[in-house]
Amino acid sequence: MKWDALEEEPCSLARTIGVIGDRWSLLILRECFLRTRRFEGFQSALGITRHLLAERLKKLVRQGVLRRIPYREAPKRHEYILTQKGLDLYPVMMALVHWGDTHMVDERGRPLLHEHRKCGKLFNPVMVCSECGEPLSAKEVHTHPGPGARPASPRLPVDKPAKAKRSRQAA
Amino acid sequence: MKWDALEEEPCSLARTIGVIGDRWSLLILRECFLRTRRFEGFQSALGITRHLLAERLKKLVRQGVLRRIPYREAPKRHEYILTQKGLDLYPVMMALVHWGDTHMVDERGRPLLHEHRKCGKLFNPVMVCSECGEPLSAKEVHTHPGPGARPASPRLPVDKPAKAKRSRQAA
DNA sequence: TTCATACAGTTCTAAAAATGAACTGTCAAT
DNA sequence: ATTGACAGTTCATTTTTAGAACTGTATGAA
Repeated sequence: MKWDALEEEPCSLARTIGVIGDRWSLLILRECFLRTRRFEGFQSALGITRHLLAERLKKLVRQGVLRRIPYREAPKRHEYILTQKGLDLYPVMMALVHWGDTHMVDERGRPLLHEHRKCGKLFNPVMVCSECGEPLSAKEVHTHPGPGARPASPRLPVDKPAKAKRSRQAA
Repeated sequence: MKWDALEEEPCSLARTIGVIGDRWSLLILRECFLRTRRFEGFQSALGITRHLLAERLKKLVRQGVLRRIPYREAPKRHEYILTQKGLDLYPVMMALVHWGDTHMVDERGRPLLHEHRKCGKLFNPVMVCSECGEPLSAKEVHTHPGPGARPASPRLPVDKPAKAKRSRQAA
C-alpha cells in the first residue's frame, strides 16, 4: 500500500493515521502541547534527526495541524504552533496517555498528573457518549455505514463466512 | 533514538507509541474491533504484506494487546483476539476516528456512524474530566510531575528561557 | 490418486525511509 | 575576526517495508 493512499480510504481512522500515524508526529505534537515551538526545542527534546524533524514539521503544516509563524526577520525564523485542527487532537493525546498510565507504568507510578482547572482536581480522561454521557466501551457501540462509506465495499469484511464450515470440530 | 527505548521513557504517551505507534498496528487493531480475527482476514482487509503482518501480530501478542488462540489443531491455526488491554484502546480508536470525522471527511460525509446501544442514538465520542464530567480541552489542563517522573529531567523542557533575550525586537 | 485451494506463515530481493554526521548561511555577541 | 545560536539541508549508511514467491498441512473435487 502506498502510504499517501491512506488519506483516500473511506475510513476516518485510516485518514487520521495518514496524518499523524508515523513514529514521530505524535511525539512532536506532544512537545507542541507542552509549549515547545521552535526547531531546536523539538530537536533537543526528542532526539529526532534534524532531517526528519524538518520533514515532519513541513507535513504537519501542510496538513493544517501546525501553523508556521515568523518571529524574527533578519535570519528568517519561525515558530510552529498548533492550529485549532491541531488542538483538536487533544483527546487523542489524552487517550494515548491514559492508556499508557493504565497499562504501561512501572512500579513508580505515573510520570505526569493532570489537573483540571475548572474543577481543580487531578483527573483521568474518560470517553463518553455525546448523547447520554455514559462512558463508552467497544461492545456497546454498533457501527453503520455513513454517507461517505464506499458504495459496494469489500474493504471491511465483518466476517469471512461461507468458508468457515470446516472448523465445526470446535463449534 | 532506538525505537525500543520509547518504552522506557518517563512518558505514558511515548510508551503507548512504543506499542502501537507504527504505521500498521492501529489499522490492525481497527480490524480487530471490527471482528476480524484471522491472518488472512487482516491481510486481505488491509493489503499489508504478509511478512509485516506476521511481525506486528507477534508484537501485539507479546505486548498483551492481542491473545493468540488455537481454533484448529491439524494444521495449527490461531485466532487473534483483543485482550482487556487491547479493548482498553477503544477510546484511542474513537478519538482518532472522531478527529478524522471532524477534519478529514470529503463532501460525502462520514464513512461510518456510531450508535450507542445504551441510549440508542447516533453519537460522537467526547473526552471528559473524570471528576467533574466537563469536556476537556488542552488549555484547561495543567500538568504536574507524577511519582514516575524522571528525577531531574531535562527531557521535557517547558521552555528554553535565558537565551531568548535577543528576540526582544518582537516582544 | 492427483490436483486445486484454503490457510498461516517464512524467505528473499528491491525499494523506501530513517539515522548520524557534517555542512550552509545569517546574524549577535565578544 | 571569531564564536555560537538557530534553522535548516545534504549525503552516506543502516534499518524497515514492499512485493513476490515459496513451504507445509489439510480438505474437497475430478
